[in-house]
Amino acid sequence: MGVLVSIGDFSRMTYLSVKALRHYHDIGLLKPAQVDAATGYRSYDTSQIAIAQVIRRFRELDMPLEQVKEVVDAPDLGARNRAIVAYLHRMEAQLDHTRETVASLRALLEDPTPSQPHREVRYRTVVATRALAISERVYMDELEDWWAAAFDELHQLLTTPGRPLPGQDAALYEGEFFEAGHGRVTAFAPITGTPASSGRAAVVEIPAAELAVMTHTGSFADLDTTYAALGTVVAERALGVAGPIREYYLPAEPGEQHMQRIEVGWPIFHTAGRKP
Amino acid sequence: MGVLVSIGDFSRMTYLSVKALRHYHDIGLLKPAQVDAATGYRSYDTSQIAIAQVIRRFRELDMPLEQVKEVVDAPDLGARNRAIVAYLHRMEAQLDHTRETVASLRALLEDPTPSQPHREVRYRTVVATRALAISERVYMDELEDWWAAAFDELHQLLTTPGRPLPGQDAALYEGEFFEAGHGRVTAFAPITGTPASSGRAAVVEIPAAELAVMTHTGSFADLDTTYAALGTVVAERALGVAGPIREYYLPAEPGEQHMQRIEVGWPIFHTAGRKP
DNA sequence: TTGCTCCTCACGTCACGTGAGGTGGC
DNA sequence: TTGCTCCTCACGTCACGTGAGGTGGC
Repeated sequence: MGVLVSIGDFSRMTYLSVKALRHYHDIGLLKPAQVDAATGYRSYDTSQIAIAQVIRRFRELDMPLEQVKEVVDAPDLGARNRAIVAYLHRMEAQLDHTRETVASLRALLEDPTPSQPHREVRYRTVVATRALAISERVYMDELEDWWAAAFDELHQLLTTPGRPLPGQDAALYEGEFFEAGHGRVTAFAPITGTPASSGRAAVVEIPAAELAVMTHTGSFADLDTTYAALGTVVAERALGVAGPIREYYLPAEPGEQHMQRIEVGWPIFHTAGRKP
Repeated sequence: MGVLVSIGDFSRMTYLSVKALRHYHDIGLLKPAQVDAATGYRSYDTSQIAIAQVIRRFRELDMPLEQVKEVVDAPDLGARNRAIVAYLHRMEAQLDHTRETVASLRALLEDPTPSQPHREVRYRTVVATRALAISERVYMDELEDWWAAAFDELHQLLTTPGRPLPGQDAALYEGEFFEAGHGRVTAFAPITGTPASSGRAAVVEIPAAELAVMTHTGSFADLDTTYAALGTVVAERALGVAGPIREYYLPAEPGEQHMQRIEVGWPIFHTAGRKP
């Protein structure tokens, strides 16, 4: 195809370090055009530069090598492009996330104890409900994607012709989800009839619970401040946590479309407390 | 201060996993308010939630723990805020960088072999020059910051009253910079007089060289495509590389302020070539 | 001959995650 | 008694980087 060059030359043409190139050879991501049997010297073909540059750019975006391999090795051009577009989409979502985190951090550092409008705790007894639910083990850093997809799926099933969207969105989070960084999350929407449960969705019974509830107003990125405030109150009153934490997603107030309103509910029972 | 809670409760209040909390204890970043001598059980104080949340946000932004520790432990509030502001600045620069990489990748995938206007190679003999220079070992991923700071410093020294900015900006990159991912980079600006060399800047002699030159027009993110094109030509003609690669930064054409114009020069000598 | 480029192990890094195996209090 | 929460090792992960120690061609 082109000309054979040494690993050093190829490194300078691609901005990939020699160590990286050897590593890519080891895992079979980018094989030299030729390897000298006697010396082990690698020779690359200049026609390999294009692939190398694509690899470098994906790595700059922190795409895992496993995934880079899939993209580069994809036999089908359509599948390859779909994978790339999907990844770039997620990159853009992550950029938004980073921006939010920066904003949230700035706010936190400027005013460590923000005076939110709804900081008081209410107690509420909820009865068991039938609901259409999607329940899966989810990793914490994948929650936002999972959450959006799950409620999209539920809404599609619940808004079939003639059936208006009932109830409200909510979710259960097992303790493990927070403590281990992954655990069962159940996205659900209460129902009265019997909708067609298809795909991941199933009809389940959400158990009754006694909840300590605090309302969060703001972005998802700040939700932990409400967990902290609610958790502190629960701890001060010596209340134990019994079962998964709940979140109820309320419709936004008119004129505050960008603000989330979330009721966070900790299921409680009375304990002897923890001696200081 | 507040109430003591178990590591599990504290995990739920801060969104930090139990494993992460134990790790932060191990390295002394976030020590539990109390540790039971008999059982080893950790107890956290609810007043520690604020620090924990700041730590989590910095980690979400991938700040290294070492640096998080510095920020959190900073005795002086001014120093702390400066460190934070500096980091957020770099985050924003990185966001720009990511956007550029995404754009560059898109372009690369749409048209793998772009027909740039100035793709031809010229040969040029440059004579030795006296220059004001800043020369340091630089890591590849820190190059952009270093580059901007170095030329800022040089320009400041060269535009003292009565002395106009002479010559043009240029830099030398040792082979090691590309091959190992870090190496000596020398930012320089040719001079005629004898300016006050202060700070990192010193007067040096830039050696003569015979160069194969290609002009790059576009962003820094795409510069590797020009390296690839130039490197290919040099390899095809069986020319060896002798000494550091040069870049000359040309003033932008009027009406193309956002486009960089960079002459890339590979110092060459004639070889027997590499047998295919 | 010397310096340069290239090679292969083997181990280190970073921030935890993943079990294994075990304890303490309701 | 059982299940739950917590504990401490020890090792794994990911994408290379960091030496050590050695070879081959000009």
